[in-house]
Amino acid sequence: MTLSVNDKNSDLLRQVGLRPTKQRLALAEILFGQGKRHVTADSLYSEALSSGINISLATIYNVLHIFTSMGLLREISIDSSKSYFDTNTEEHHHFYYEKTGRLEDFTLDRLKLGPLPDNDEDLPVSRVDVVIRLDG
Amino acid sequence: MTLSVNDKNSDLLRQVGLRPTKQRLALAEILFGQGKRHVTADSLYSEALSSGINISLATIYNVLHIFTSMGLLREISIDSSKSYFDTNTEEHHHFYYEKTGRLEDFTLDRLKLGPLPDNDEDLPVSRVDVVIRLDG
DNA sequence: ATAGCTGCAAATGCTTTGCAAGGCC
DNA sequence: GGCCTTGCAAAGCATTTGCAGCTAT
Repeated sequence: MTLSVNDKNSDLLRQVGLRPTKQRLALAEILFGQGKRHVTADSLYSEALSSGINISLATIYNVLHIFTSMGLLREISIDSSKSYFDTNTEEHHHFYYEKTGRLEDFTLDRLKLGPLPDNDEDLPVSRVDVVIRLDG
Repeated sequence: MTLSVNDKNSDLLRQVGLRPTKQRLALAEILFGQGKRHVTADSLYSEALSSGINISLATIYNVLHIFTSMGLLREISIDSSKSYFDTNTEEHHHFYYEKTGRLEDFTLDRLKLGPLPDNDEDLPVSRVDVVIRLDG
């Protein structure tokens, strides 16, 4: 029921040191209440508004960034015109449907990668992103 | 000498059906006259201005896009705040130095990829991009 | 001559910022 | 109460567009 859902998101936010405000709880519910998803600031804003939540775009950005920095979301750069945020924070890769702008995850076991090449400066790898762009 | 360089770029432009205007020739020389490179609209604009070329930012964008659509450049989305353009149009992948925003190519033989996973709709793959993000 | 290019300035789209008012502990 | 958050409006960037004037063929 509603209460336990709110409690779950409250706990989640508290665990990462964030105050469970009304807006954050509402967005957490949209983001984490269903399966894994991909949103943009704009799509999340629309979705929030149409589900009756009262929130501003500035807060959407604020929450997306703070959730990302707390490890609750992962930001993906695929289209230079906007940022995508992924609720799946595990290591994984993406299909990108160029025509529709849709993103779809695929797990690491679906694509074998050989050893990574070395870089000149021996810097540690912070992340490997594979994007398979599909013509449709 | 200068003439033969201009002729080379003229030919290149003509081959893809573009008029060799002063601005396009100048940008072609900056882009293709040295080895493979990565530019942004802004970096190319600065470079053009500081080498004494008279050109507007609108034309920079215009030329980057038309060169890209003619296959002379490849556009890369790595950072959602701006677009990179790569003079290397062969299939290859990238290191991305997060702190400096620098990009570096690596060839296909330096990273083995297993067979690509299938996508639900059996769409053809238009491109596979691998980005290794480095913490520095 | 004329279709194609260029440059300016205004417009757009996404994102960030400054700051006053409001909410959580 | 005091600090954190929110929301608004304005500002900031990168990029695109409209259009008049110029240029290559």
